Amino acid sequence: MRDLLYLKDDQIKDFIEQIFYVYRETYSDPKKILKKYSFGTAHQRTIHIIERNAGITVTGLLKKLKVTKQSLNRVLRDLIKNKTIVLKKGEVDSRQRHIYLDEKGKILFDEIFLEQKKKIYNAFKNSDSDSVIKFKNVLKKIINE
Amino acid sequence: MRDLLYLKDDQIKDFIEQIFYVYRETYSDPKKILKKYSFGTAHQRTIHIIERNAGITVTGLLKKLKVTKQSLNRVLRDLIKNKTIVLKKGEVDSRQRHIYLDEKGKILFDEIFLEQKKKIYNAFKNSDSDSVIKFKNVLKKIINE
DNA sequence: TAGATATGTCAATATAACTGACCCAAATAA
DNA sequence: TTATTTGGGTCAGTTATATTGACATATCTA
Repeated sequence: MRDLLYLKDDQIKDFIEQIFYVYRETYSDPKKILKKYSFGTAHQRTIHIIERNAGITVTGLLKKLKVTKQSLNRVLRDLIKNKTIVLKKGEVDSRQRHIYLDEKGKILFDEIFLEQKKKIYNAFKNSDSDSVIKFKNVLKKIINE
Repeated sequence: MRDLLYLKDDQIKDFIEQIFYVYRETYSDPKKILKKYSFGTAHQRTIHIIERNAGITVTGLLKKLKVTKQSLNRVLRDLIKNKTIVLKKGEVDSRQRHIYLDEKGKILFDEIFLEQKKKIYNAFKNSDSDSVIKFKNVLKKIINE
């Protein structure tokens, strides 16, 4: 029994090491693309969340990114200046700003995603759909617990 | 068919978003512990890899972390000064330094790990071992491809 | 012996985060 | 209606982590 628990610990330790590699590989490849726009990883993460959550408010974005508004503001300013994103005043609550990818942003997102996809696509393709579903379930459980 | 492929893309996009959350949650919780030692996330990653790869050389560590030696050196200096790690001269090649966790380092690692485990353990516990194996396989495929 | 390798260090710079102190406008509660 | 809260924005200073480039030293290998 103790042996079994010890093995569990080792599995978790391995996982912690691997999650670092996977995160780095996923978010480091598109650096050449980002450099063309003078953007960094902070911009990339922001663009990704906006694409996945079109119309998200500034506060919503802050909660997902878990950074300070001062830090986010620098990134948003760059993205607005570059016409990568647009902010639309809220119709219900006019204090709110709803954020969307602009045309340029959509192109940039696709360009980044294509690069990321190269690496990840094969992993998914070579895994049966059962694996993919279970994989996503494990990820979700970690986020919520 | 196109629908199926589009769904695939969405799955990958979701994955990219989730991998960011999982990485952040895994490496941000222990910050209070690290602060006691005036260490940051760079120190944490380094300690973790040394624990998983006892006796690793400086070059080995550089390859795993993918940072410059100047950047790693700052971290190693802090860890040595604090008696968290020890460097032992190689017996075969005396230019090499083999890195190990010192007693203090083992205690710190356990303290950090306990914190990380809280979040991750339940996810693994609530998943059947088949899921865990498949999950790890997907991770490995991403790293290698 | 010449060159490559492993490690260490100095200096300058960039990125992305932080804390703290403010500001305005709009929504909401008293 | 007034007071307070909320959503958003900004200035200034600081910290953590990374970079490039140059250089030094010891040791191994051809």
